[in-house]
Amino acid sequence: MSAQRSYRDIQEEVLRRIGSREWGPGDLIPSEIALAEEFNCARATINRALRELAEKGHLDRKRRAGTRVALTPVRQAIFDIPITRIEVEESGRAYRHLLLRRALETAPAPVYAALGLDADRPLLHVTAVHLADRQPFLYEDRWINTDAVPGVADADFSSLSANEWLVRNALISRGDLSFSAEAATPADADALGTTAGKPLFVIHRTTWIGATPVTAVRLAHAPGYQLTTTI
Amino acid sequence: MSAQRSYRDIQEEVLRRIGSREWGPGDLIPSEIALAEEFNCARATINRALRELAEKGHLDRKRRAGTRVALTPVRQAIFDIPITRIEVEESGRAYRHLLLRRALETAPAPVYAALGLDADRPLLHVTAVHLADRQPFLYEDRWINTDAVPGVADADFSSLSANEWLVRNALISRGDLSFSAEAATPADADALGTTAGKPLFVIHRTTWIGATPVTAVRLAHAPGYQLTTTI
DNA sequence: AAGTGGTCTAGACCACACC
DNA sequence: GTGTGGTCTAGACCACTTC
Repeated sequence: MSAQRSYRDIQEEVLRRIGSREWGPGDLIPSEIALAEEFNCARATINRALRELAEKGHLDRKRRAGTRVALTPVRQAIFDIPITRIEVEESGRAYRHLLLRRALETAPAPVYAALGLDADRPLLHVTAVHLADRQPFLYEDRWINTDAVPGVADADFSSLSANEWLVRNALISRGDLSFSAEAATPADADALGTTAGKPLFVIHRTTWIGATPVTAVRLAHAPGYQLTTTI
Repeated sequence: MSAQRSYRDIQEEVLRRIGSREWGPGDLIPSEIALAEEFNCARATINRALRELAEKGHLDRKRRAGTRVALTPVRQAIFDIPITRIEVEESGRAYRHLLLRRALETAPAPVYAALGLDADRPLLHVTAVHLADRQPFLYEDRWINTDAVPGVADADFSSLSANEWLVRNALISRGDLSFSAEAATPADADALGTTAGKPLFVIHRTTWIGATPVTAVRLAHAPGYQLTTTI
């Protein structure tokens, strides 16, 4: 092996050896130094190739213990979570949103639990429908901790949606996400122009800035919505 | 600025400057060489810090044009896609699976379309129910291209599920995924012990090895299933 | 032509885990 | 102690894009 190889070539070759069972699941593979000699390249190049494969779940690496082929090749799916307006516009449809409600009020107990806040504190409650080509696309039911983001108490979400306002004005550091299928509630059905009981694709999201809870939101998508990605 | 900083310190500082609007959305930030001087480190260290932030969606980088703060900070969610057995066992429940059907037959047209295969070729049809603590957890309806993986035509999926067999024996290089909410079909209801029409969390997945389609599968989860992650 | 990021090199020191 | 991966350096050349 005399030709020099780039880190991508090395990744390809490593994946080929894993795929062909030359290196089977759980096997120890040669050290970075050995591979650098084999591929006639610098150790840093091998390091980058293997480090990235480990991040993707193909390899397990430990100091001193060496690099092993992952026992269960965990496949990872990466979703972009765009602003709803962008998501609609990128699908080639016209975006509009309707603010339904904006009021400071006491939230249901699960909202306080998700945010880790005391139940005696009123939260800003915002509900809105996002439209794609005048058809209901998404029903958003959001609770905002007004202490978390300066200016949010004064924000009027009629022109800029709460979704977009928060993305632009709060640098979220952490969030919990859950995806599920739920039967449309009467409120969902009303907002989305469908009937109660219909299966809806629902996302629950709670976000923080550092240790401060910012917002808890339930996003109910119109029937037929699909979230797609590639691995 | 005389103390040396690691690439993680640099990432923290860059994120801080973005968060504080010192570098606003769309702004050009200093070049790698300039930052290397400011942080008193090698250009390679700056490169790694910025490259990783760009991969995460915080920055946009282009040769000659420089590095800019991303206009819309795309948040990404990463899901692990484990083998179903592992997913159940990690939730602390006992896993079992029941093979319902295993036959070479002609598939519905959408399956051929998803795989990009001619409709005259019979495919291996496998259906199974995965159980968690004896309760139905997932109903799997799978079509397999027997030409794609050596040995799959002879594999008996009664002890090792098709799901697990394929993960262990086929090194998937690419896959399409879609998540949606669907009303339970009579077959879903029967397999999952629920009633038709119930909202189910459904995953459609199609996978390839290189350019060769391997399998198309529909995974219908029992009512109440949630897919969760953190960003 | 020139300036940016993309990658590679050869060498070094360190942190960690196992001995 | 010892060997592994984790990281950093100083320098180099290249690829791409804009001028």
